[in-house]
Amino acid sequence: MDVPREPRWLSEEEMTAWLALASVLIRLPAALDGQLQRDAGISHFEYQVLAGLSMSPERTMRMSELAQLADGSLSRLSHVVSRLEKRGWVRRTPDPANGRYTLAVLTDDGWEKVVATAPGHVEAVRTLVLEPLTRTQIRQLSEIGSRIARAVDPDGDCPTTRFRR
Amino acid sequence: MDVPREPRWLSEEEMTAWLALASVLIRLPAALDGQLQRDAGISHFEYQVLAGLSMSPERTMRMSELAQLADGSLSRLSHVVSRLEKRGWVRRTPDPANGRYTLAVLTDDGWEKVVATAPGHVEAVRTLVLEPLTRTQIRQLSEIGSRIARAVDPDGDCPTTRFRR
DNA sequence: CATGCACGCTTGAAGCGTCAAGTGAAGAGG
DNA sequence: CCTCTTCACTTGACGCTTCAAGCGTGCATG
Repeated sequence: MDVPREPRWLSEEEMTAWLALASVLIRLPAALDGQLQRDAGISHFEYQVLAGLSMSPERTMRMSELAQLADGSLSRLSHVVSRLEKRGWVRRTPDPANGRYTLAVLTDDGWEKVVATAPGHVEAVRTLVLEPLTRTQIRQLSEIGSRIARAVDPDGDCPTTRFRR
Repeated sequence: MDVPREPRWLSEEEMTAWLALASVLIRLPAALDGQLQRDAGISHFEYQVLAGLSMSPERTMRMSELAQLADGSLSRLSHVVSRLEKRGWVRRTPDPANGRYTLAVLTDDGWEKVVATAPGHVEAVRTLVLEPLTRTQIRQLSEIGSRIARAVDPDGDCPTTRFRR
């Protein structure tokens, strides 16, 4: 899987853009994770799981759906749900309709946790991402982001349509 | 550290931009890591370490400098360099000028590794990030990226000036 | 209705990152 | 000089993610 010798190097302009993005790629997730960890004691992935459940009808989802929604492997989700179960925020039930599915259900405590956690997280996103940008840049970011996302994973849902999965 | 009740929610436009970025944040690093793992059997962090050394005079750097350059903790770097040492790509020496510094030196094999790996990585960056964008968008990305990076870490170097550290 | 297969999920082990404690070298203060 | 502190780094333990193997359920096939 090697690449042609004589690699096409990056121009100054390209390099600048790439370094800027690389910096965001490393630091923004760390900052977001940090906020959740400090203020709520959960990881971003755990938040996504809880938030996903909270927005779902019956606050219930199949493990496999939930894994996709939270962008993680089924195995990872299984481990995480085990932990969330121990903390009393999620419950597992076999799907009565089909025994090989497992349903993850958000408990009342879990709902409380989401309600308590979401505003801080949204605020962090606002502070770190949205507020530094102009409205024009926010629109530009949408376009740039979805182009890159499409290049990375052409079959992946484009983020704006993620919910129709 | 809670946030005012009555959270300011995200507008449609903001939500779209955030979802697009979030998608990139999760998938692009995974794709980049995957390429390096498949084609070279190393992680992105290991690549950064090797590449950092290869671009440094004498192919040598202090551990602490290298840690900053590669955006990781000193502890993490120490563990990684241990592994790279075992693979024969890096050597450690105490700094003759000052015994409490440790110098990491890229071996000839390490140099070969970088030379063999870099083109593929650059190509991946080009394919996944640069080619999907217009020249205008590449410039927009620079500005957007550095604004977010600055919001995340105001004291951090802005990426274009990273090298003068 | 029995057998085999595929699917959804779980589990345990291995690897990596983080955190906190520990080591040894430089320099500061008496 | 000797001691005390600081600094750069290393180390080991713990937690989380990944990977591969295993389990049980439902469906298809005979």
